[in-house]
Amino acid sequence: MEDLWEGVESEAARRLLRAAVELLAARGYGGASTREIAERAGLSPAAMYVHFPTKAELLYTIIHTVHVTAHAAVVAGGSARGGVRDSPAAMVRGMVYALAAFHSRHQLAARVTQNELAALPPAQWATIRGMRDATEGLILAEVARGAAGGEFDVADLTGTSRAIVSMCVDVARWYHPEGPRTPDEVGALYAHLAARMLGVKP
Amino acid sequence: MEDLWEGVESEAARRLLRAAVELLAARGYGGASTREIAERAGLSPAAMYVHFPTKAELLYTIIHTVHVTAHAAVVAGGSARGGVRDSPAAMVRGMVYALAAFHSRHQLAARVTQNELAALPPAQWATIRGMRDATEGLILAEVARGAAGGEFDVADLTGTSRAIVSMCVDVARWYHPEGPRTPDEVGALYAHLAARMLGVKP
DNA sequence: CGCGAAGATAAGCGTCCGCTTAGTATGTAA
DNA sequence: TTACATACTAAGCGGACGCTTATCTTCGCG
Repeated sequence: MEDLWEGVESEAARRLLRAAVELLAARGYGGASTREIAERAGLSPAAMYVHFPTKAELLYTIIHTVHVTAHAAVVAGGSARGGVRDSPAAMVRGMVYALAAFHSRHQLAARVTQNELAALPPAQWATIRGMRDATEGLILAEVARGAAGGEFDVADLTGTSRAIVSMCVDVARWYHPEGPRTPDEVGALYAHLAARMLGVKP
Repeated sequence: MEDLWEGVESEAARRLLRAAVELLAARGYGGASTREIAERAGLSPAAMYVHFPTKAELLYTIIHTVHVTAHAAVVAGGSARGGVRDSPAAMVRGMVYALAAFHSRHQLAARVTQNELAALPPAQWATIRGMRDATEGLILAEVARGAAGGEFDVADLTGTSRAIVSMCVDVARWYHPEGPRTPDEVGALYAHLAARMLGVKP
């Protein structure tokens, strides 16, 4: 969670991924050259191809890792901590906290991911879309459970869930680590706002 | 409001702008070539330079127009319609409705705008940032007025305003015109959600 | 008709791109 | 020692890029 790339075996590959995230965030996929990425990673232009078969695969590694890690964070944020099964309100608060904090903590990688999603080839896009639907589905399920049980007051289940997830994801677009808020503070604020949006009853 | 480019004098320039929005949304600034943009506009590769001095100026025209139009929409959405001065709740609802509907209606142009903002040269970025601050400031001012008057229940004024604006802007990332919601429906839902986030009292 | 301005084009310049190739250094293990 | 694999580099190929130039067409207007 602390370092997105700690699971990557090769040190050079990790440096390439970190360099790629910074350059893709600054210039976009088409604007960041493989030469520049390799140079920032301290390698010759050709060395990237030892670790990634194409520039597109380097991007996909970033996008896939971001989605895997974000989904795991939401699952962890929504796991029952107190009793046998937490209330829908507690579950949603925990998941929204985790999703917003993730997009603060990993804002550059998440921003690259959102910006370049549309350029994925169909097969890869299908995989990623499945992971996105799964993550949003975790939250939608709790929203539906809370609405069915009368703990929430929600007229538009899918629209409200979508808005909550969208709000969390968009943190990556404006969040700046030198700004006034820590990722945990953003998570706490957004958990509160999501509860408000759902009309959580006292 | 219906057509973003109706204020552009030349028909060929309008076609170039429309082609550019579609291609930049699909491939990003670095991935969409001037040849491709010109071809989609029904012109030769060199004809773009009759209407725009550089590819970067073409992009800036899009980004600037989107910001001008969005700001005007928020101003119109927040103008008093009933009495002498509307309540903060009515103002915020009207402005959020307008901002969310705008980002649904012009989702492609707005998405290009958000994605490529980081690539603007400093002088242009300063201009655009001023317009963004102004638009967010319109909403923040009403949030502060409502909180001061006791009509809202808001602990974090800037954080909550930022979240509301962010949520509206992010509509451009996921909205699809063939989807189940019209821009007006998105606006209505988001106005309701913003009121909830602000703890509007009955 | 005569003429200049505006809009558009075909051709192409120099540069940078993703990626390949051929070859080098290093480590491991039979 | 030989053999092989991995990580890396210098050099460069073919092509696409943004943009320019020289040229042509069109058209309003005296």
